[in-house]
Amino acid sequence: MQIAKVIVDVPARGTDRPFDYLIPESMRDWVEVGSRVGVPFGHRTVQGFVISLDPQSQTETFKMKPIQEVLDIIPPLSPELVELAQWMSREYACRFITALQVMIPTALKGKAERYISINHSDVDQHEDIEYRETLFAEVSSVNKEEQDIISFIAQKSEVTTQQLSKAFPECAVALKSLLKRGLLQENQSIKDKMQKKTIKGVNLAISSEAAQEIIDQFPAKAARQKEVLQFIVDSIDFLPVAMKTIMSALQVSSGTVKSLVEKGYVTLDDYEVLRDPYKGRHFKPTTPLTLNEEQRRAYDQIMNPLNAYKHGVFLLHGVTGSGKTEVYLQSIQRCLEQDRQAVVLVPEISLTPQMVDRFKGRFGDLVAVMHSRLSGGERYDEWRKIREGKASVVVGARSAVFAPFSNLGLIIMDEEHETSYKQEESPKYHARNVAVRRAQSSGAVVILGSATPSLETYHAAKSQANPDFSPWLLEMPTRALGNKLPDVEIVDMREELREGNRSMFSRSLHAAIVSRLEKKEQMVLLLNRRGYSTFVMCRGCGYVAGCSECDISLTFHQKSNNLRCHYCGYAEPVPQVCPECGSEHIRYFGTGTQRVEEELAKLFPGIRVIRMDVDTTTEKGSHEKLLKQFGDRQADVLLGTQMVAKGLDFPDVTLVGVITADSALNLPDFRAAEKTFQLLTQVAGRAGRHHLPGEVLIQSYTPEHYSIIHASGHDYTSFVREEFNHRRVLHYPPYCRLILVTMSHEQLPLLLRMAENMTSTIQGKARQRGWFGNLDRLTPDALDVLGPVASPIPRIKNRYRFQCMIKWRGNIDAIGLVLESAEQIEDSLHDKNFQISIDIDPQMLM
DNA sequence: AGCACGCCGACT
DNA sequence: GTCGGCGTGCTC
Repeated sequence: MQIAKVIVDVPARGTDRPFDYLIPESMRDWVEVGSRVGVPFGHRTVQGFVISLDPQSQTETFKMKPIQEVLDIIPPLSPELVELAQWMSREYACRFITALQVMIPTALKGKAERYISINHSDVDQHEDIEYRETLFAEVSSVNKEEQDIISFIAQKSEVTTQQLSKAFPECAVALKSLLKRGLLQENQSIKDKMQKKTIKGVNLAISSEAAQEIIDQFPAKAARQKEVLQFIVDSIDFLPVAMKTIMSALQVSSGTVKSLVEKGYVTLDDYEVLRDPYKGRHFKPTTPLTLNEEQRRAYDQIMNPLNAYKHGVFLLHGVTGSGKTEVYLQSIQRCLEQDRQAVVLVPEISLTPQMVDRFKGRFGDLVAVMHSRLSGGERYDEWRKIREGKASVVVGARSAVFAPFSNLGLIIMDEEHETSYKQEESPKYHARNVAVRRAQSSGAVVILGSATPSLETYHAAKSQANPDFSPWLLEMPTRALGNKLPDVEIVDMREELREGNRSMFSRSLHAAIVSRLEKKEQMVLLLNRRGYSTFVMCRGCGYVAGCSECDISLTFHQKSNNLRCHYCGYAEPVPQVCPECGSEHIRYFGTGTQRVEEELAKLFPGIRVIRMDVDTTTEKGSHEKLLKQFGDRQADVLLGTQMVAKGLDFPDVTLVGVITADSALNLPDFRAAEKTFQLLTQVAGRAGRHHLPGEVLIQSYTPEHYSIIHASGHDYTSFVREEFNHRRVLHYPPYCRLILVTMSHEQLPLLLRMAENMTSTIQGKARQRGWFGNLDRLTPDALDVLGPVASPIPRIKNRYRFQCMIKWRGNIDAIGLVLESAEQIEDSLHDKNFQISIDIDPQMLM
């Protein structure tokens, strides 16, 4: 006898542990580690995941209930993924169930549906159903309303509570009474959100010889049916044939086919089909290119552990255009030859059609694609393609790291420095760490690729100090096509202002744009507005439209012509006059892309601009469409935010202009310089990738800043050397790790007290364990608590927010300590309104 | 998270 | 006397 340990889908602290269930004999072959099951839990049925099968040990069976149903034929998770989820729950201080849940498509997040049926246990000795119902009603002395309900249910044998309340709006009392008296019974079952997509398919019900005979003797008046049957017999190798195919090929209606069904010659059934988001698209097949010497050297190194089926981590540091993708492609090729599968992670923002094309072009239908723009159903189907072995390569954003491959050989993470690899909701995991951990346990190779590696990864590679994360550094310092990196000019905007140029375009950029227009070459203009948004301000009194629930200014959206709160979704129309002083001098602030677009139109009449930002790319496929238009030379300028900086490759782009390089530099974020350097380097890499030489113009108000200087010199090494020094002195990653604890409550004074309490609890525990201390001291183990302070957004949805930051280093369980402190505080006060959120290694500090 | 159990105020 | 308010505690 075995019992199943199940994690139930109830995300609360008290329930976030395994519960034991009996496995009914009939399910013995279906219940595995990773199975999704429906189990009775308290007074209802919930979904859960089997995390282990244990021999039945003690006498603890007295209250053990059996598993009610197994929800999938193939378990959605593997033992390997279950183990990974458990690791995540510790590493990211999240619930086990939350980690499990993030691994499967939301389509499989089933909820219990209640069914009402007649409880026949007392009277079921009678065969005749109708007689049974009458007897049943008499025996139980039911009233008229109750009798109506009973017959309604008897007709359908089983109804959902929703159906019932629709038919009998006021049935609650009667229903309760019937249930109480045991005349009706309630069953629950887990129902998936997503339906599998099916099509009608026709198959032969008899042998093709028999069918041919029938065709030969078919009555002449049923000529259409004869045609259809002949068509089906002719398609014998492709059965079942889709109903649609028959209808369009022979111009018949479905009735014709149905008469054949009635005669018993053919069958008509629903067949499951996979939705293919890339259906009907053709991918130009590509063949492996010859690797140059740098690429070859990197490839050979990667092959060492890969060919030995051993785990290994590489940091592939290659300048923009050095041909990293070709190294990825050929490594995947090798991995597939070993009959293993590969995951390619790309930042959401660069999951462009161009990117997908390259992988589909090389590996065709073996490639599954996963990103947030797919519909729930599409994502579910791509996921099933992977689980059922129909795909061997997945190209996807962050969550693709959980792709249900059974024999994973390679995980590639392109642009490994991108912050979008960190999930901002629970589980707040970083796909890089998860990838490394998953590869460790499955003996796979990880390639982290970037032109501007994150300081954490680069430091780990250089120092080789962390036994769990010591990437091997592979350098590719030159461009694959032999062309040199573009010349970069920094323009001092203060100088421009002194010379009387108050436009957003410097004289150099202006001249450069004019020359491209004359030469009919294309340009990319980048507006780095991280941390900025267009807000509405009154010039008369300085009033700024803000959200009443959150302490943040409302963002102007041109498309819907309203003001929206970024955090809670509140929207209001744009005021015509100032609500404070009545002045009409109300206007939009912040250098939005729309304003640049207007300015371009004014300065360069006839210029064709494609604007790419959150406003123009919300619709499905719009991103793709805009890029295609630009690629087809329907515009001179591609203007946009970060999203124009990543991974695009257009041969005719010879000018890249950065309108304001330093708008992100002054943000209160210790990574500001790193982010600026990375963005400038990335966008500069868009210019002159092919035969035409490229030019880059960076406009800045702080041109002497080291991130701007080194970006203009394409000098990663000098930049990191300088940045490492800053981080070391100020005690920031990679020289320590961070934990951000954010607390929130509706009442400010209460929150303040709790926040103080939290800080001192953490400090106290650290002191007890001998860890507490200033990081300046040279001890290997140290933990310091900063704060509490108000969060950068001090109020969201009418809840005040305070935070404290923990800095720690060494071989100590700081995460456990913080979690323990949070639980202690939660226990000490029974206030559900008090919320604590823990973010391990936060990326967003604002 | 739900849902029931349980112990104190305003109604037929 | 009961209906019902939401505090508290449990779920294999």
